Amino acid sequence: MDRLDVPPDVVIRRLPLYARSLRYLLEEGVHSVSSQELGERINVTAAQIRKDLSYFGEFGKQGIGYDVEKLLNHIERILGLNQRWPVVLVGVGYLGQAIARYEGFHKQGLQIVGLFDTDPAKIGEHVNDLTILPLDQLARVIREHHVRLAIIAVPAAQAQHVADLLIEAGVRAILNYAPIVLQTPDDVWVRYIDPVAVLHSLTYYLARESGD
Amino acid sequence: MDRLDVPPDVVIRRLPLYARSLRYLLEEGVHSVSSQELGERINVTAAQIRKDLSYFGEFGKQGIGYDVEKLLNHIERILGLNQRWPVVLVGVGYLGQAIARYEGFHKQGLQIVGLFDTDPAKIGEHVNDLTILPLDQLARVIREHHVRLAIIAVPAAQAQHVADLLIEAGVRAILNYAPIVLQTPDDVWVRYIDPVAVLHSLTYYLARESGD
DNA sequence: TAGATTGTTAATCGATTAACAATC
DNA sequence: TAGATTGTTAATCGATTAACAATC
Repeated sequence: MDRLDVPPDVVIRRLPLYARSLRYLLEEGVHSVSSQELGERINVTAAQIRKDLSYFGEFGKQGIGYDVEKLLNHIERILGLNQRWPVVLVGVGYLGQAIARYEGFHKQGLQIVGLFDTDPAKIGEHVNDLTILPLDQLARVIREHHVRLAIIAVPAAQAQHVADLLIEAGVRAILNYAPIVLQTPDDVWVRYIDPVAVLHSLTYYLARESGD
Repeated sequence: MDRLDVPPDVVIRRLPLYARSLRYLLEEGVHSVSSQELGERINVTAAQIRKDLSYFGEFGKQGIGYDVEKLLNHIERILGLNQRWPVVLVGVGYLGQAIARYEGFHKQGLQIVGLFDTDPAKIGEHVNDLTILPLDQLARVIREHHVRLAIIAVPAAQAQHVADLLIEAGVRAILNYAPIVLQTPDDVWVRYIDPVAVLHSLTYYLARESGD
C-alpha cells in the first residue's frame, strides 16, 4: 500500500469496531488473532481488515496474525485515543441524561465537561457531578476546556441554532441526535444518530417479507 | 430504470431521510419541491435522489418537480409506514427509558408494546403505560402482538443472549444499542447504534487537525 | 521444512455522478 | 413557445474481494 493514500472515511468508521473487538479479546485473555478470526467476530472479511490496516502500517506477522494488545494500541493511537477528549452535551432531556450517565463514554477516552439546556427548570440541576448550564455559558466552557467535540440532543427545532453556537465557539465535530440534517461549514465533521430512520429502513424489509 | 432491479440497501437507508425532509416541507406549507431543493436540505445530490426514487417508480413531473404530499405518501408506503409496527424493547436502563419515553417513535409508526428487563427491582415498574416485564414473558408478548421488530438496550454481555431469545420468538429485525456485534442468521436484519464508535471516528479527524 | 497468514496488487463489483432526451 | 426538471443511460469513481508472493 502506498502510505500516502488518504484512508477513506469508511475505513475510519470501521477502526473503532476493530478496536472494540480487540478490547474484548484482550479481556478474554487472547493474545494473538488472525484477520480471519477477528473478521468472524465482527462480520467483516479478512481481506477487508488487512486492507484497512494497510493504510496505516504493517502490524501483523505472516503465518501468525496480530498481537492483540499491540494492534489495539496502534489503532487507539491512530484514532487519537491516547488522549482524553473533552465533550460538551447540549440537551439534557431523557436522552441527554442517558448519554450523560453512560459510563461507556468515560471508559473510552471521552469526558463530558459541560451539560447545557435551555429549560430554566433544569438549569442548576446536577447530573454526575456536572451542573446543567444555560446556553450563554456554552462558549466559555468550550474555550476553557478546549472542547472540539460536541453532542446535540435537543429537539429538531433547536438543533441548527445549537450547532451554529457550537461551531462559532470552536467545536469541530458534532454528533447529532436531533432528527434533522444540519447545515455546517465543509470543515466541520457531523455524524448522525437517528433511530427512527434506522427502524424505518428495517420496516421496509419487514413489509416485504410477508407481503403486507 | 429496470423496475426489476433490487434497490440496494444504501438506497433503502436514505428513503427515511427523504420522508422526514418531506414531512418538514409539508409542515412548512411547501407543496412542490425539486430534487435539487430537496437535496440541498439533506446534503444529497439531485441526481442521487432521482436515481434512488427511480427504483420504485416515477413520482415527479418534468419541469415542475415533486408534489410534496404525494411523494411523502409514496415513500411511506414503500417503507411500510402505512401500518403501525409493534416493537419490543429489551433493557430499561437510562437509555431504554429514554427510548421508551421518546414520542418520536409513536409519531412515526412505531409502537412499543413491551418493555423487558432482568433487574428484579425494575420488573413491575411502569414507563408510559407499559409495565416492565421479565424476560420469560418475552416470547408470549412477541407472539401475541405479532412483533417482528425489536430494540436491544442491555449491556454488551447480555446482548447476544437477548438477541437469541428474540429471534427464537420470531423477531426478524433488531436495532442493537449494545456495543457488540451480534451473531444472527442471515435472514435476520440487524442494525447498530454505537455512539462511542461514531465519536471515535471523529476523534481520528480531530487528532489530525491540530497535530496532537 | 510445511503450514499459516500477512501485505499488496489487480480484478471485480457496486454506487455515484454527469449528461441529456423527454416532456411538463 | 421557452424554461425547468424529470427519469434514465452511460461514464466515472471508489470500495471490496480474490489471489498470491513473501515470510514467519
